[in-house]
Amino acid sequence: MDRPPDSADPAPETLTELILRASAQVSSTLGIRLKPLRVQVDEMRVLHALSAGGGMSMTELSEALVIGGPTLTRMADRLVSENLVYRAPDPHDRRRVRLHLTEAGETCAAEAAEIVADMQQLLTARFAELDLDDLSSALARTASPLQD
Amino acid sequence: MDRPPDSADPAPETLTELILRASAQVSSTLGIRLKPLRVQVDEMRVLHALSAGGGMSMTELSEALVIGGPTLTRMADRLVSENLVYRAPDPHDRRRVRLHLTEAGETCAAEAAEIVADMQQLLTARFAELDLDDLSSALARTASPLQD
DNA sequence: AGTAAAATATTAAAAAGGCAACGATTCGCG
DNA sequence: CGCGAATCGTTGCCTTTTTAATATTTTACT
Repeated sequence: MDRPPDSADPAPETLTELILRASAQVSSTLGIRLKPLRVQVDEMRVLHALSAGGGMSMTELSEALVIGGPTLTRMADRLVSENLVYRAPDPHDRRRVRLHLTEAGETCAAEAAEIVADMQQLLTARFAELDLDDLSSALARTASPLQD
Repeated sequence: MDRPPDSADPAPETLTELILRASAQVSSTLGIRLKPLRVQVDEMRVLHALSAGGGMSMTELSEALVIGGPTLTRMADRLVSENLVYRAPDPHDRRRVRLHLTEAGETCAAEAAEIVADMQQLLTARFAELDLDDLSSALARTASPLQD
């Protein structure tokens, strides 16, 4: 009688912990499924961001994906060496470099998108009792800079 | 007239991307705020998990926090060297090692908990239009192994 | 125009993480 | 009991990320 088996949780979890754990789980599962494509999770995110077209600068990617600058540079190095993206100078600002998908990159992004679509189904099932639009906008707000 | 400024988003974001981004943002912000305590985000998570009392084995921590085994071993090394946790043998299973908070560890966990509580306020504000209980249980489901 | 300050991307060095393999212990089943 | 399989934690090795510093270009202000 100490603990009813499935009722009140012993420790109330913080949203912080839940978000971090959910993210780790998603990342882990996704990593396994992306392995056949020889692409890592963050690499897939870069490819997806670039798939909108037009290319993006490093800082744009850095802010959009919340990934550090040097990390992106190295990641771009790898993606370039695998011929999935290429660097192009920005005509309006010679400091900037714009990243674009190659054809192989577009193919890879499309294949990765299918895996993400599967994950979407899996996730929507878990969030069944919530309004997905509300959830998405709340997550988007959380994904934007948190104060400071 | 090409684009209304603040209405429909140009690309519908997947939950996968939103969760990963939200998590990165939370982690980044939290990391900055934890810096004065000289503790990293995942270290704080370990301290918090241990603060329930009784100690936890490495595999328990690994599964609860979705952190790899070797990573936890090294993290435990660091925390031990900073005198925040100590290792104790499990009397019932000599393979196991149970991690416990030291007094300094409890103090640190308590201070970190305040920072996390601030973050909780910040997050609940962003999730205002959602039922927090529903959200929490959905995130908890997402945080548990996703198929396979 | 000229120059200080900011922005952009990169590099180098250090820290951290992940995979494979390994000893040690326990479990399961004949 | 005994022996093979599974579990637990750790270590070595390599990849990746982070932090600090740098070169280059643009912006802003005088």
